[in-house]
Amino acid sequence: MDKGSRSPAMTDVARLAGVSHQTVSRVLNDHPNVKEQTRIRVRAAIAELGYRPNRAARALVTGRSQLIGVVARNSTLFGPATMLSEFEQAAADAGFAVSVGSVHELDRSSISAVVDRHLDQRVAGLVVIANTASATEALAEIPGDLPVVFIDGDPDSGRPLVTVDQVAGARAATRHLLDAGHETVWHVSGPTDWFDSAGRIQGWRQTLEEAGAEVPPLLSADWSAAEGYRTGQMLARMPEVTAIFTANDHLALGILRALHERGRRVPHDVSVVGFDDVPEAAYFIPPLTTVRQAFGDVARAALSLLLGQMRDENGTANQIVVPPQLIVRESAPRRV
Amino acid sequence: MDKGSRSPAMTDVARLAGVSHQTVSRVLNDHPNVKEQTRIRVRAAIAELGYRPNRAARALVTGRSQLIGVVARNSTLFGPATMLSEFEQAAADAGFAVSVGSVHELDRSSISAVVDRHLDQRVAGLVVIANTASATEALAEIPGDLPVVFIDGDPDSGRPLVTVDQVAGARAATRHLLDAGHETVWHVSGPTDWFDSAGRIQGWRQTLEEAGAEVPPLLSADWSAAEGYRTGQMLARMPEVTAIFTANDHLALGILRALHERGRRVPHDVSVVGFDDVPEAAYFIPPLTTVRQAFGDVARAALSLLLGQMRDENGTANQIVVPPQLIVRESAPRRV
DNA sequence: TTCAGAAATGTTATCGATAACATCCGCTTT
DNA sequence: AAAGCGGATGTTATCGATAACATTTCTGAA
Repeated sequence: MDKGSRSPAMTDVARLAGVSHQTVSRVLNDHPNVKEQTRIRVRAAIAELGYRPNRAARALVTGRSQLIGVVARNSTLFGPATMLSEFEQAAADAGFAVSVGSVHELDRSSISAVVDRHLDQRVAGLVVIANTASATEALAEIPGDLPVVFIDGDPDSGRPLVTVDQVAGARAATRHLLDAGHETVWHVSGPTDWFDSAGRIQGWRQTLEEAGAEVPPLLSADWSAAEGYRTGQMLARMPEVTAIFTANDHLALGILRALHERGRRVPHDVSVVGFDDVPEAAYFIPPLTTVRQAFGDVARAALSLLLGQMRDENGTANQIVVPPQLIVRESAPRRV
Repeated sequence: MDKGSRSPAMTDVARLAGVSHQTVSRVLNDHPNVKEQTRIRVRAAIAELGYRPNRAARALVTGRSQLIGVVARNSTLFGPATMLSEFEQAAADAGFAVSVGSVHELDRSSISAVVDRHLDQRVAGLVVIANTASATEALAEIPGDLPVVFIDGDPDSGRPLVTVDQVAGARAATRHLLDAGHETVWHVSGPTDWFDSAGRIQGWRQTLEEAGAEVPPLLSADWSAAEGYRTGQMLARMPEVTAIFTANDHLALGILRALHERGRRVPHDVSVVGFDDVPEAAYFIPPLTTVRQAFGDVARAALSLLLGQMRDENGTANQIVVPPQLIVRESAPRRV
């Protein structure tokens, strides 16, 4: 309440409660051997002084902070941005602050630099949104004793990982289009070095093969509406293309526009399915059928894996896969 | 290089260089009174050991960390997300880490909680993305000696502030539509308690009044495509509506779809101008004329104000206004 | 009643940096 | 040649917490 003076330290609390600072520390850290009555007295003193522990001091002596570092590609893409936001929220609820470290590219030296910065800050754990193979490689240097969780990383790395089941999502999308009567499905993928892209390609291809459908050539792009548009201009000229599955909603937006310009009606002539379910997807022309990823669930799962590692030393490398959900709208209805 | 052992401390460097740890500290902090030769010797020792200072220890003794706290609404909206990402990048270049603190609502108690968390971490400064009036009010509790910069906050608060010139952006958009021959311009605003919204409303209204045009009733919405769509359904039924200026691109997207459904052609029957220039705006149907905000410039300006405050105590409350830019595309061409 | 052992609490050392002050050295100045 | 001075460096105290060990107090069994 009193602004002017310096914020109270543990010894101030101790003096007021008539105990030693060590006892205050024990109360703060929920040590068992403190008499209930003392505990109450100390808590009262803490409340009265408005005391809050100095994290820097704690970090110095324990070598660990209440800070979780996040390594992410510098990006305003819907997926990563949402993931970061959700993770921060979950971490805050658990009493952790989150320090972001963006990188332009997920190459070795950029990642090293960011990881170093996080180690400087003595982060208690690290979350790596490692959506490309190059990122996974670059992480050899993370000290073994630092808890780390990967999001969208390499499933075969054996490290703790949380990911959306991209293969299942792609299968659902492809299956949906086949079931609607299309002979085959074209796929516009994201950059092929992203794990997300790879999983979606795999699910798409598998589903076509299992159905005995012809597998058209793979078209790959970046994640932008611009490339979706360019690719769409080509696809729009090919009358045999009646169903397109794109690796994200922005690509789909570009494709919708290209189809529209060429006079190919969606879904009458061509059906389109996206991926992500960005909030605007329901307002595309026409509303987009897409695959929703539960980013919030992913973020919370990642946090719980991380906290688990911080508690037990024997962090069994756990992997969590979150299922996606197909959202059917007009761009690809059940039946054309 | 040697992973196994604990990371070296200042005394290790001192021993290797044959000086005292204080001299090492002086070299690290660029103090003037160190002989060049000694400086070189110490730098060599630092490099050899791969020494990097312990931020926690430094924070403890100085009471300040190399950490900048950001308070933002928990949001994946394009503006705030981009701003955060850009700011983090700029801060990293200046050697600062960024700790995010999201809040669901910018009300007093949520903000207090986040600010408290940041104070716990002994942040060196605070950036508040305070786009509503309620946020500004809630910030009384920030200690006066802590450097703070507001982004998109209250221009009349007198506190250091960086903002995009919303009024100018709205004027350019409205002017553009009037110049194209429209008798008046309708406006779909964002939530009226956002400063951004208020500035855009003001610019729109001023421009109409100056041109002697009738000012239609203000339509206000949230920032979503969903509400844009609902509002658009109404506007599409009114034949006198020929020009619409929306407070962001997602609203415009919803409106485009509503117009499309009602058979009103854009731009032939109705012209539409958005705000933000999200990357997909160029691929809407039709491509969207909009107002681009230079978020990167805003972020860098905010950082430099903050660093300025950290250096001099006499932080003159400076305000920086970044101009926006009209991007003309098909949804509202120069001439219909 | 006494004593062992556990529970409760206190004392002192420590983490790794910066701040404040002390010292040493070489040079100018008189 | 002695005093004075400032540049270069070293010594010691300090920030605020936890760890390790020491001590006191309580409890229950012999």
